Amino acid sequence: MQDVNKLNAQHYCQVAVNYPKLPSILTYKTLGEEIPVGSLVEVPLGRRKAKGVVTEFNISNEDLEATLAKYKLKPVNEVLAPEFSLSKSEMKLYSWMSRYYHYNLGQLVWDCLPKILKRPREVETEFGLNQDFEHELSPDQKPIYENISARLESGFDRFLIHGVTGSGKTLIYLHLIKEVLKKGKSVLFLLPEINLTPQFMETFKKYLDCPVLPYHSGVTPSHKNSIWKFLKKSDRPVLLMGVRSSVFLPVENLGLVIVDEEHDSSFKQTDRCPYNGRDVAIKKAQLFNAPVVLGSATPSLENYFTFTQLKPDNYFKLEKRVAGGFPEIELLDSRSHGQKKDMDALSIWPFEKKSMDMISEALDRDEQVLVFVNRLGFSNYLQCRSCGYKFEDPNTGVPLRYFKNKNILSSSHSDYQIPRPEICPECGNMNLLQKGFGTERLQEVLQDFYPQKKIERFDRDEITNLEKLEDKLDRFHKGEIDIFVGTQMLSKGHNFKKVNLVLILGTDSMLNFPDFRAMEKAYQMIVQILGRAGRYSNHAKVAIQTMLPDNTMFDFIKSHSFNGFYDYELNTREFGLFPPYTKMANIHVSGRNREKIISDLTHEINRLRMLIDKMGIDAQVWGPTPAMIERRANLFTWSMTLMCKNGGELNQVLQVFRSQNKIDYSFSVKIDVDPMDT
DNA sequence: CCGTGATATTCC
DNA sequence: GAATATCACGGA
Repeated sequence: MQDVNKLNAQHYCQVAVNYPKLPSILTYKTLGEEIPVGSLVEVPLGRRKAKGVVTEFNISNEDLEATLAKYKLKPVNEVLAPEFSLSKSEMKLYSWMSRYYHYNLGQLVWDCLPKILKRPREVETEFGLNQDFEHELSPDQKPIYENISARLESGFDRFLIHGVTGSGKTLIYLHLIKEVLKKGKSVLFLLPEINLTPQFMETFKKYLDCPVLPYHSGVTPSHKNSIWKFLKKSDRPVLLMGVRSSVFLPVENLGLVIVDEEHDSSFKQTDRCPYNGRDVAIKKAQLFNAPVVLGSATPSLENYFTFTQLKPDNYFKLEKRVAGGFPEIELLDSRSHGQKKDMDALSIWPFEKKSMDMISEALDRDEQVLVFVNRLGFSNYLQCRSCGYKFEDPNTGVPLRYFKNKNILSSSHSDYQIPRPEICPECGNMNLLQKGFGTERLQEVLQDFYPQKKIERFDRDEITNLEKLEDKLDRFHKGEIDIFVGTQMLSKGHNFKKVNLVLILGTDSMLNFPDFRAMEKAYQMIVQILGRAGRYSNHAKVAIQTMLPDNTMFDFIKSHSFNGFYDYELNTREFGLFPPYTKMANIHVSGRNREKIISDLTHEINRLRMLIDKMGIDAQVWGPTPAMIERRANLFTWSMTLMCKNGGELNQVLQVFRSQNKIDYSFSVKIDVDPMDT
């Protein structure tokens, strides 16, 4: 049998083709010589060409006979970029992902590889300076480091460091990294977004003596290309530091994986294959038999559950800050309680009087202030005062956000934008109300109130690249800016010395969001923001303007309860049969014909329910439900949700769904395993 | 019997 | 996803 297959491998190979519909693994003729598994190839497909990757030759002789009888097999066109051929471990990781996420292998591989360039430039590698550590590990940090360090060599294992903001997780990482590098192995360090790379680069480059390779969307294709090639041919230990796509870097001597801000939803890719970089990184560590350290001040409920309940020996807490104390939290009730606002109150809207008082006090003390709102632009939408007409994105029906600086209305869900209209197109009225608020409006209100102060925005509109980020942070640290008005962008990872007052607005919409993770996300965001206040002082304050002051979540936030929120929320999840007590997948169907989508989905849902029953699987199927944005241009999307007791069963059900569903060929079907939003 | 457009199916 | 095969129907 083996000999036969060996012989076959000379003449035939199987290729996972970069093509959307099933089946994706097709058989081709070689050119007389065996093409190694993992080779990237171009193959003929119909009268077109397609890219693919050579997979293990694992069809039986009968199947090969049958294939030969049915098709006239075509030969592979050519082997592409042999220097990028996938190693065994790369193949294993991609194959696992393809099975776990139920996503076409050929597409997956070609989505994850960097662009193969004609004329790539050489990379100049940045080496660390290998300075000695300036800070000793604190008595809280030391035992954690020692515990993990002692188990670094015992193969794959998972650790979670649950440490409040400012507790010094980075220092523990640094010591662990140094130790692994010393043993001649490489480290993969994942963080959620590009904005966090500069500060980590600075720290890591100072103390390490190996190449430190950043990898994110700001790295040019040419640079990515050469990092890839460097890793392919060199086995010297390196530190790879990057965003989710760095998990695909072809590092072969992996000794440690670290995922910082493990809970962050940026690890989840939303387009193409919806994988979670954190989970793929864990799988990668397992393939290399290396340990993984996850870190967060606000872990995901999944990992909190896993570690506290199932792996308590690998769960580490850091409940104290290295410097400074916890801020005092004040909830400012922004309900009107039936009272009309006077002119003074209107002029500072949406700020409460109390908020302005607190800001004034802080500024008088010569401190800086941060103001958070999770919305861009000036107002959420424009509405005609006379007839109630709302300006909407014609593609999706979503209200258009008003950007005052650019003087446009623009959609957050498509690239639709129009100049700001002067009159209502329905009734011609000129009085257009600006409803809601974003960073621009807060900046304007504050600037009017404090004409002498320097007030700047820190959001996606202002920070478009790493230079602007560093420049703005630099000017803030130098004291050239008095108040920063920012979005979540400001909430992650930065340390501000002179900030003892942080104001939070607009979180109510997060709490009202119809998603089982809504409260978890709101909690994580607010706690991360709290982390920006009083990193170096003991009298910091955080004020939250809310119409929901009685929401339970705020009790845990006010009391800085370390586990309280988690235990409460786990209870809710268990009761509602949500993750982490179940495994979930969403199936989205998009297409032109809305009625047909709904009827096809309904049919599938009923079929799956019967099948699950027959298979004796304890699962639930929900739907059909319209997607959050049901219509984009003329494409409608509807979904169903699948919840099983465990991953194995979910996998089985999805397998059956994929091979047997009768959903119209013209529709696109997207499977989202472990979805972040439902 | 053809031409047309819509719909279904195949790509090794 | 896109080329191609199949189908359904009206027109002469």
